[in-house]
Amino acid sequence: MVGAMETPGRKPAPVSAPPLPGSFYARATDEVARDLIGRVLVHDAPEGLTAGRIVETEAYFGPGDPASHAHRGPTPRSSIMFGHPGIAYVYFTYGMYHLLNAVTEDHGKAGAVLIRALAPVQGQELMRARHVAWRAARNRTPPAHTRDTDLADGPGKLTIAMGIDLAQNGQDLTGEKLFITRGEPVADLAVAVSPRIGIRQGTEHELRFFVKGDPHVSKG
DNA sequence: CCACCGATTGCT
DNA sequence: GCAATCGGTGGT
Repeated sequence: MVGAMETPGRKPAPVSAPPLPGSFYARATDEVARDLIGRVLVHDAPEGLTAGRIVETEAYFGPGDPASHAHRGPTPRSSIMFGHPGIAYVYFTYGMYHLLNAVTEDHGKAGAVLIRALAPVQGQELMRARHVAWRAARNRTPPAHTRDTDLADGPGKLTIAMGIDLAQNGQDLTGEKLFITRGEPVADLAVAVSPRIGIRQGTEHELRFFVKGDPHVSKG
């Protein structure tokens, strides 16, 4: 159990639900990306528990996908994408941000889903504190008014809010520290698709999924 | 060994 | 429009 309060007669909070099983991730990457919309990412860290509903994802494949780290085959960094499904792939980019993925497909076939944005559902104060600490470490002033829509509306921002860095790379997402619960699946009618953003090649396919009109989705 | 550049963010 | 900031990657 992850310590969420439960009131008798009411359904348990999303964060107290069990992690999705490994079989959830052992599927086609775009299918998993779509299915992750509405699920709840939970991080049970020493300093506190944070959780957010996934509102934006992107699918990355293996060789044949020019935008993927696995495009040129396994390297020291990308080999994890060829590994076991349901494992966290965290990498460092632009000299300052960590980005979180969930490894997909069967072992031996590359695939990962980039988690791009969350709607905070628990631990917002801790999320704010982490953002302030992150900015202070870089001698930047803290944001004046940080609303819930500003805490995790982007792949680099959500890892700051959730306290995710290279220490979580390779962690089992079906485990008890960093995991994803069932949440509330979102109907097709409420899910939009678009080309992936922030990349130069590989924009010809609709591999980005997000909740229509949700203010927690990244600005792009 | 070196040069290039990025699955981003926030300020000008 | 562009700077920040640094490790992965691929070519010498």
